[in-house]
Formats: sequence, C-alpha cells, structure tokens
Amino acid sequence: MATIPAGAGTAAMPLALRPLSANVSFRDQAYAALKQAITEADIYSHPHELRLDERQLSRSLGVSRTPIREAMTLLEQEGFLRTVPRRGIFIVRKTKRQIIEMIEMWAALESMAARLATVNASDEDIAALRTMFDEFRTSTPAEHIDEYSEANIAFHQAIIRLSGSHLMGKTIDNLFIHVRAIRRLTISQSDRAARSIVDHMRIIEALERRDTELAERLVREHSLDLAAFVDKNCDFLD
Amino acid sequence: MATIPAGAGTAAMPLALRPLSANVSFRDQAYAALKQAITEADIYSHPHELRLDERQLSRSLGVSRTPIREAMTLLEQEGFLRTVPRRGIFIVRKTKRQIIEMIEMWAALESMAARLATVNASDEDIAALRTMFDEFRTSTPAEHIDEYSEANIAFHQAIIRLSGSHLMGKTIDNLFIHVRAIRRLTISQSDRAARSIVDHMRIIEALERRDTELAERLVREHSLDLAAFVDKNCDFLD
DNA sequence: TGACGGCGTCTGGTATATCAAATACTTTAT
DNA sequence: ATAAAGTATTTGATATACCAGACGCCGTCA
Repeated sequence: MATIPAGAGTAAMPLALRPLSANVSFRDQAYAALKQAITEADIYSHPHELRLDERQLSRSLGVSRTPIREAMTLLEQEGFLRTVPRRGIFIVRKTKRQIIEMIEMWAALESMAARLATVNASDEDIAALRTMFDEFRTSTPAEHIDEYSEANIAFHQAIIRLSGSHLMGKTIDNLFIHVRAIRRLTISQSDRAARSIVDHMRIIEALERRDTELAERLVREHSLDLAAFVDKNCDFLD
Repeated sequence: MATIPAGAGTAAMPLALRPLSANVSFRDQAYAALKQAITEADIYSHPHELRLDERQLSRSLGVSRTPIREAMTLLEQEGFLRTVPRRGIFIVRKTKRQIIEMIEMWAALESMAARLATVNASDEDIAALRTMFDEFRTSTPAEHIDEYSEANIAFHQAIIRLSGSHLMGKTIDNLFIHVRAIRRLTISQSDRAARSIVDHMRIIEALERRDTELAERLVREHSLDLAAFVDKNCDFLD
C-alpha cells in the first residue's frame, strides 16, 4: 500500500482522496460491453436468434472465458440471453406476449412512481421536468423521431427519479432495453408521437398539482395504450 | 447415445418418453441450494453480515468452485449477496429504506396484477381463490401465525397468477423472499393479522365483482399499509 | 511499551486444462 | 446411390492452477 510518509512526530496529512474504484473487474467490463452490444443489435430485424461464441468473445475482448461466462450468466438472468447446454448461447427474441407483459409491468412501476412522486418530489425537481419538456417541444421539429425517442425515454426515466425509488429505477431500465426496440418500430406509426406529447404534458400538469390519483392514472393509461397498440399492430412478432 | 435397436426393416418404435431433464447443471443446483439456505437463514436476528466461503461451499456441495461462483453471481444480482473483492462474499441485510422500496414495488406490481385479474381471470379461478380463503379462515385458529403467514403468501401469489403475467410473478417471488423475513417480524405485532384478513376478503369481493378500480386500490393500499408500518415501527433495521 | 513492517495465509479474480455431448463430416456396406 | 455407422471437431460445463490484494501474527526497533 502506497502510504504517504509523514514527517516524524507530525500528524499524518489528511489528503482529500477518494477511494479508488476497484470494481472494474473483467466480468463487469464484459457485462457492460455485451449488454451494450445486445442493446444496439436490432434483434427484431434479423430473422433468427443470434448465437454467441464464448471463445470468440474471449478473443475479441482479450480476456479469458471465465469473466465472459460470468457476464453471460448475468445477462441470461436478465432475460437477454438463453443458454442451451452443449448447443449454444443465443440472444433471445421476446414474443409478443412477453413484450406486452413487460409493458404492463412497466405501467405498474411507472404509475406507482408517479404516485410517489406527487408525494416525495420537490417543487424544483418537478419544475426541472417541465423545463426539459418545454425545451424539447419548442426546439425539436416533430419530424425528428430519433430525438423524440431519446427525449421520450428521458421523460420516463425522470418520473422514476422523482419517485426516489432506486429499485424501481433499476428494474425499469432493464425493461426499457427490451421495450425500446419495439418502441422504435411503433412510434413512427399512426399519430402516436403527437398523442404521446399531449399525454406527457398532462402528466406533468398532474404532478405539478400534486394530484396523486390523476398522475397515477395518466401514467398507467399512457403505458397501457402502448400495450394495446402492440397487441393490435405487432403481429410481426413471434 | 443409448438408442433402442429396432428390428431390421421395421419402423422404430415410438416409445412415449419425456426428454431427459438435462438442465440440472451443478450451477443450477448450487443456486437452488444457496438460495434456500439464504432464505431460511434469519438474517435479521444476527447482528453482523454473514460471510460465505467459496472453497468451503465447494467442499460442502462436492463440486468445484466454478459452478458455485456462477450461482453466487446470480444471487448477487438478485440482491441476496454482495461480493467484496479479496474480502469475501456476504449475505446482505437490507436497510429499512430498501425494504420500503421493495414493498412499494410489490404494491405497484400486485395492484396492477389485480387490475389485470379483473379482466383476464376466469370465474373459476376467482372462485378457487375464494374457496382457498374460506377454507383457511374456518379451519385455522387466528393464533396460528405461522400458518397464517404461509396462507398470506399463497394468497398474494394467487392474485399474481390470476393476472396471467409470468414476468410479474417471477419478479414478485424474489421480492417476497426479502419481504418475508420482515413480515415474520411484523405480523405478530398489533392487530395486523386480523386487519389483513378483512383486507383480503374485500379484495376477493372486488375481484368477484370485476371491479377493476376497486381491486387495484384495495391491493395497493393493503401493501402500502405494510410500507407505512415498517417505516414507523421497524427502526431496529439499519 | 508501542508502533511499524516483514511475512505467511486466506480470499476472490482470472486463466487454462479437461470432459462429455452435439454436430458436421467421412467412410463404408448394401 | 444411399443410408447407417464411425470419426473429427466444436461447444458449453466443470475442475484446477495461479495471481494479487487484504489481513493478521509477531518480531524488531525506537
């Protein structure tokens, strides 16, 4: 351990040091890299489930198979991968039913988050949400779907943050990775983008008025709308 | 591969065989064993976080460290363990704040499940829930807290099942393992057990009447009651 | 006497070797 | 020519070897 040698008899100088982050294990790095790759890989445009090769990934990332296997174990539990013994490891494609279940769970969590936000969030935090929303609406032409998608996600994540629940935040982040791919495909259809902005505005108003029941209901209905839409229009899944 | 030798020129006899369950990998077995041990270990009665030793577990279970490490990776992600590099692996004790977050998330999921149940569940399934509840109430004296606790959990799991959502079911099961320990400590206090039974009865009635909003609200309030109770009375945590 | 530091031990992290099953490919008998 | 059988190769699953950091014991020196 590299300690600073103090002068004899003097008190040790209390240098302002942050603890080193020793948590960058290969496993965590591999986990992050794989998760990002999976998130960006547009699974639903390919026809077949992609197989991952442990040894190939091992060579690509320059580490042994062990940390990669551990990372894969994590991703499998999160539902991104499926390993079939002595067959291979595959990126899973969610069925329509599973995606609807994810959206329903998202609706459950975010509506509860909105409820908690009306109680827990500070006025400043809610005002910041309003600012973010207004800035986006005035600066971004409605045609820019990509930016809208990102702002959309940021909006939903902001609501979770207002609730103060780390647990729900972490859970929803994972759901979003799955749902995001579908959202990309659906947001351009019909007038969903425009309707979505109206919904968001109403949600913000409910939060500002600390109307617990209304905020919860609006958020829930907004999410369940997407579930119904997927149910009707996404038969290309499965 | 042990194939059945068929008589020359005859069609192979299609014996009715279920595929062997080749999914009992050491990893999964270790995972199950550890999870059960952790669930049963009453963490909150001990003062300090318990440390697990990979090599010792390896000897106890008679397998190498590899599958055990993989199982531990899973349990760590589920929030049961925390590994500190070169220090050890510890069974985590949740803080009061974390437990409240878990109960809030549980409330979010189960109230949505109740909502979905009023739409999706069959009359028979709801009737079965009613039967289960009535049988318990008439056969079990109110003093038997242990049995009540089990029946209580069964009741909540049943609601999730009625919703038809596998995802929420799986998520709540994990939350329950954490919450269960607290519930054991709180259910005997005050008149919570008696009030709980009344709540359950009202929930069943709402389900029977397919009253979506009421069922959701009752389930939510029932769960959030526990959160408030823990917030007030569980300062022994942390 | 007490604090510092050497040194052995224990820990989880990582790399690598080994294994059995699945598959692809080749051979061979009819 | 074809299909069954045999063989080679690839894969994930498991076991084992080794590493470096953390910790504690204990002797030394001021």
